[in-house]
Amino acid sequence: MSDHLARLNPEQRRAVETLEGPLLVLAGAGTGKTRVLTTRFAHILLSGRAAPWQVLAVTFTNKAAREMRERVAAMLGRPVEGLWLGTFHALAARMLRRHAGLIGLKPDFSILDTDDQIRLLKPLMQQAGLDLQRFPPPVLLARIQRWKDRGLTPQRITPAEDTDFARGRARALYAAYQERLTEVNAADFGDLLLHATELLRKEPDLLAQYQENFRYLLVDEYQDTNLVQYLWLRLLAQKHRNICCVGDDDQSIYSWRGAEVENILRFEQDFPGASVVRLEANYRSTAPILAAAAALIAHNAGRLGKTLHPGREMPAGEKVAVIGLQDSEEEARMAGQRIEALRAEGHRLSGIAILVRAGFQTRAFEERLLAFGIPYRMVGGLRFYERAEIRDAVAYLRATVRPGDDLAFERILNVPKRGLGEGFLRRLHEQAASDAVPLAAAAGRLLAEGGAKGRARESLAALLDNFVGWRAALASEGPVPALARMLEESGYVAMWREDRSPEAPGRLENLKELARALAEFETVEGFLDHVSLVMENDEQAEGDRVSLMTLHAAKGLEFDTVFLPGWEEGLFPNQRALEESGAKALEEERRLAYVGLTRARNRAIVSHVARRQFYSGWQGAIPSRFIAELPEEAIERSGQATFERQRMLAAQPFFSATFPSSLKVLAARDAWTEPKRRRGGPIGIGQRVFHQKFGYGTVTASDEDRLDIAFDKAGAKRVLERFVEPV
DNA sequence: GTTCTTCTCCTTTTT
DNA sequence: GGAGAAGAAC
Repeated sequence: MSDHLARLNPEQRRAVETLEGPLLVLAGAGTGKTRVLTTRFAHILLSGRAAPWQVLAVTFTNKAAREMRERVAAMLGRPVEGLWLGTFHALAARMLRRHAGLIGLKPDFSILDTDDQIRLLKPLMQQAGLDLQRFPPPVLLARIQRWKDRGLTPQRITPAEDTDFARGRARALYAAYQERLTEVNAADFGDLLLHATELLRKEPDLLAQYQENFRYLLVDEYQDTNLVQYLWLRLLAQKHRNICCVGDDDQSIYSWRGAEVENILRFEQDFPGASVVRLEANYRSTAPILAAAAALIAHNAGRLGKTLHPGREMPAGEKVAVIGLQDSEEEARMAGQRIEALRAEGHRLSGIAILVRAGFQTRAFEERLLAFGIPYRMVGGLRFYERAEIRDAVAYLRATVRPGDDLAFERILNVPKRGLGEGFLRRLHEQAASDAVPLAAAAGRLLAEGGAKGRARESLAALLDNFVGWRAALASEGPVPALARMLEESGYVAMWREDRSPEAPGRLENLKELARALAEFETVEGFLDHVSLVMENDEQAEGDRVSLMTLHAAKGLEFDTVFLPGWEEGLFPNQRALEESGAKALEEERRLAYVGLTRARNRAIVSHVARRQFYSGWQGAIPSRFIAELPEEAIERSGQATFERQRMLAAQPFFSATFPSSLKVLAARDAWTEPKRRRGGPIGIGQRVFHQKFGYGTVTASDEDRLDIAFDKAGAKRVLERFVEPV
């Protein structure tokens, strides 16, 4: 151990060795945060201050949890069992399973994904007579989620907080939603923390037990915690008060998801007598990159304040490149060429990343990298368990092991198509409600009473029989063969085999991957938790590839070379964020820029374009204000389109001073793309006309505002009259 | 009940 | 220019 301690600098060492009392470690980017956390963890165990199960270590991502587990094991020289180490959600779920009864759930409760949540919420909103166009379920769900993030059960919400959704009906719907969740024995993601906290609040004995148990608490990425997470931690830490939170207020980028930077800013008040250690020695980036990042983040108010400085002797280093290009294609070409050149110089592609603000930006780069033959990997995107085929397969598993899991049953009832559509589902729900039984049981009754006919009857009988068979297979053959049976006998695999779409083979591959993952588990129950909480998409992870991802996804990573495209007003900082949360959002966007820059070890290339393609149209763009905030001595500008911000600002109205708000964009778009109004009267049969897309043609029939037209090139089409012009 | 067509909204980030 | 939902046609 002394070895590990000896490798730390004095601040890091203080962070590891200050074991008694609350401790806040402010760890700037690249200052060895992970090393401090893991060393501290190992130090606690090795010094005999606590047994493995007496330490609670919380991270945000599964990846961070895995990494910490591995590194601690490496330091101890053996794997450690019985640790409370995991993500907030995984640990809360673990706690809840033990005491589910106390909050009205059974220990085998399901953890719902977004699809399930909507499926649960939508009927409630319909019953309440809401117009789902005006009040979309996802909007209400987001509202409920935010309440849960703040630890608010429906009872805790005051009418004053419930005014802006459907004239103050959100709270009642939230209550109804929670009731339904309990009825179907399920919890959504937010519930895991909410229930776990409620549990501790309501059960003093239990709370005392856990408080006694957890002698040390370690919290990673504290700046990203939301209020329930904070409450949960505070309750657990109350007794021994040895809570160590590590974080960086300058890297707080998840407020839109309920994270509250205030948690970290308030730490010293929350935990009186707290010590604070600042890690400011950066071991990652060259001086110009550090200088650029520091100057940028200095524009934020409301910081705890840290100044990064180089932690070791570094060669002078390249300045941060700031490049102005014509459009996103040219931007992608620039990146492609530079990557090509770096590769020729012997750099590894895995040391290169392209970090974008928004998902749609990746397309141009993907096309270009493909064209150059540069291997790349997309990080993020759909997680493995979010894919439709995985959710379907998991629903089969759920419906098999939990006959009362209505949501799973409903999901697969008509997948593949069995002639059991909406009409049947409605009757099924009525039956289930009147008999107070789960859907699957109601289906059995409906069948026995002759409540289904023809093909529907047959396929329903087959499905219900299948469930019996699958349960038997599960008991006798084990999970993997049973899953194979489910997918074969249900016709699910056949459905994808017959599917001719390009992604079908990949989906079948994914199902095999799911089976492989299932093989690691003894019970389906354990696996189901794994899937909803942990399972990630790590395909194409290996090999020497360029990484392509959002700035959010890049937090915690580092690369030799980092491309930061799209630094334009409206895109970055993002206009929508600004409209929603104003100055607060601007600071968060700036922190995002800071995160981006500090990912780079040796090279950072910031770029902006003069025109960007949104949906179908082109949009003029002006360089991001963040570029103006970079110190001239740390950057080097180039590119034909190094537009002076001033000149762009002057060029109204096409380049408006602030990026056009979404409304203005839409209006402008309509102005550009609105088809020309037809002159003169109605178009008669035999009239020659011109259509933007289909070209010239002759009208063969007309009906109200629609015309049948025989186009010279495109053949016969029916089109709206206003899209054609007589010639 | 299923499939095809039309319309609408959209583009932030996701444990 | 694309996806998803709602509505119309088969």
